[in-house]
Amino acid sequence: MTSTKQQILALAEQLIRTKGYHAFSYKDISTPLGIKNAAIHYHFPSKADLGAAVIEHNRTEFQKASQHWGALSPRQQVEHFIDIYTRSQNRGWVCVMGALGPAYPSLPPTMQDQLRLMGQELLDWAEAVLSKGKTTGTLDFEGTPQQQAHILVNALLSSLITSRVLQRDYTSSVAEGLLQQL
Amino acid sequence: MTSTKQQILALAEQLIRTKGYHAFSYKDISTPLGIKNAAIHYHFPSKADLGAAVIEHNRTEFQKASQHWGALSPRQQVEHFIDIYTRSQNRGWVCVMGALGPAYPSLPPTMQDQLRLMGQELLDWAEAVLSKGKTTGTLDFEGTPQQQAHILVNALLSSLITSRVLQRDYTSSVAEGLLQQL
DNA sequence: GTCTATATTCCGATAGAC
DNA sequence: GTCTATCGGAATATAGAC
Repeated sequence: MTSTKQQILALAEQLIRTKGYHAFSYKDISTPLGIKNAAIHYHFPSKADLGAAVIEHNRTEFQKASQHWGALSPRQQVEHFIDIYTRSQNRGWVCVMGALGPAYPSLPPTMQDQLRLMGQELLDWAEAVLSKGKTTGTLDFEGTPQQQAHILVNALLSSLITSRVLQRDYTSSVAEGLLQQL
Repeated sequence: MTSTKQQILALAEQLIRTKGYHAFSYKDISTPLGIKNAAIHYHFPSKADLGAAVIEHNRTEFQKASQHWGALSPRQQVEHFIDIYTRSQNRGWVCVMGALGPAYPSLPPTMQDQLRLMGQELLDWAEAVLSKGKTTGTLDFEGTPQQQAHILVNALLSSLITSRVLQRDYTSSVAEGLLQQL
């Protein structure tokens, strides 16, 4: 039983990650769901509220997922992380950071705040996992955990974008290369 | 002596690379230039024409620049290439691929075609330079030239995006790391 | 080549009935 | 919680004068 609010949120995330925030309209949500624009405004007063909720929801989902992997080995956790992006690739979606980051200066302040939080959380998580792997000796890589965290997150983000433009799956190969580095 | 058409093109590029294609309007161009919207339509009949011209112009500029480096060593050519991105970083701009790639499905067909061409040309250029460096022994890196070309282009693209969101300069460090790999 | 004036469409948003 | 109806504004685009 998915509520209307949840359906709106899910569809908004799809639209943001396929077309971008400024390229979708309320009609793109109301028509497929068989509701009216006013119904969207009831759940999310402004478009900025909807956009910010999409990012916040995505952050929460990642926090829940990564917590669920918490007991696994660092390598397995990284594998789960990478799997998020390969599944995005299979749906033809870019990640939220990749979709909204380039338009950052044109986003409402609330969305900017959420996006900055998301970026920081992703990098912090990756750095912590890589750091644990290095100190316990189960992972081996050059440079600092922070540097490697940036490589990991950025390589996946950009592979989704490049795959979209050149209409080929670069993400699988990038994912493979990243795991071999560790 | 810069013509109005050139000024429009330059400002449109700035707007695309700071706000995104769907986030800027004709007013953002006509007001600063002290002209009317109709004047823009004279030079570029539709917004799609303007957007496609921006990409094409950027492609041409890169072709001219890279030709100008043609006689240099592969390493020096890569350094010039990286320098394009560090200068973008200093202006707070993302690259054209990074700005438009995520919104690819929402772009007019003419812009999609130009963007795909741009991506292919960038990767082809990088692969050729890296390949020459490897065969002549002046560059050394793991994997194929094609794989390393993707790493090069994508690492720079994503560092501009991440820098924008997290409001720090990651591009300098990424540039340094990339050169050390070679 | 640039202007004024206008056409058209679409968008985000709100008020009030149910 | 969803609807109908509507507002106000902004956007792209065109016609025709200069």
